[in-house]
Amino acid sequence: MSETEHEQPTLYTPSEVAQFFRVDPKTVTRWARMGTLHPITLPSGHRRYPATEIHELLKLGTAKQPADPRPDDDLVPGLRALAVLQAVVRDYFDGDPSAVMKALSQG
Amino acid sequence: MSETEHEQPTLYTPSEVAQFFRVDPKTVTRWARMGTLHPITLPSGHRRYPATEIHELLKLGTAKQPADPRPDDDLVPGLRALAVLQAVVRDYFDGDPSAVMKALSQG
DNA sequence: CACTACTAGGGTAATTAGGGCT
DNA sequence: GTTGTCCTAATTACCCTAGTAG
Repeated sequence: MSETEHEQPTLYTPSEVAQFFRVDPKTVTRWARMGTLHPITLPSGHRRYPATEIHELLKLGTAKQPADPRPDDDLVPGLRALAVLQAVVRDYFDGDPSAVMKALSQG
Repeated sequence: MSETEHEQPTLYTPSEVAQFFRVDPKTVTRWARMGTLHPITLPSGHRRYPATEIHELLKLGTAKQPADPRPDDDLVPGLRALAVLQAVVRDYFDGDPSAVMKALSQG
């Protein structure tokens, strides 16, 4: 399996978030406990912060590139990719593909 | 892996689970040994993690989304759903949302 | 068979959570 | 009232080698 790429993490560690905001990691933890941030809590109690929310707060351009009409049709997703995608659709989007479409288009 | 899509449980590798939680693969192994996770163990001792349990745990850490007074009809996917979806897009579809769109519309 | 990427296992440094205080 | 720092205990990350998956 050669899909080990940490280019754009969808979850940030406390220290990473702290660096983004130029604050102490402790402050990030406080924000989480106060309900300002909504992190994932690991079984151990440690927290991971969704990049979507962090970017939102940082007001980074999450607008992304506006769908370039480039010819990329040759890419065919593998069976595993399809299986994982279907599992996500089933478990997170009530098995509704259109909800996923919507989420994708909104970034 | 021959994954013909049915209700077959999707299995994640340790590194895949690690990417979902933004932790080291060793941490995932540690969770399995402590009984936090319940993977399938291969004859060799390697582990494969059921997607259902992983997704459940990802949702579990959510400290209850603040009830936004959304007047709307359509469901808005939670941050967790978006995070997982983006991870899938990044790891399995070359970070190309349109490829996911295509896969959804086809199968 | 050979080959590459990944995993398990352990050992040690670096983070994190938590409370309390300057 | 919020943030930063000091402290301890717990958890995680990075180092390694041997064996497995594909």
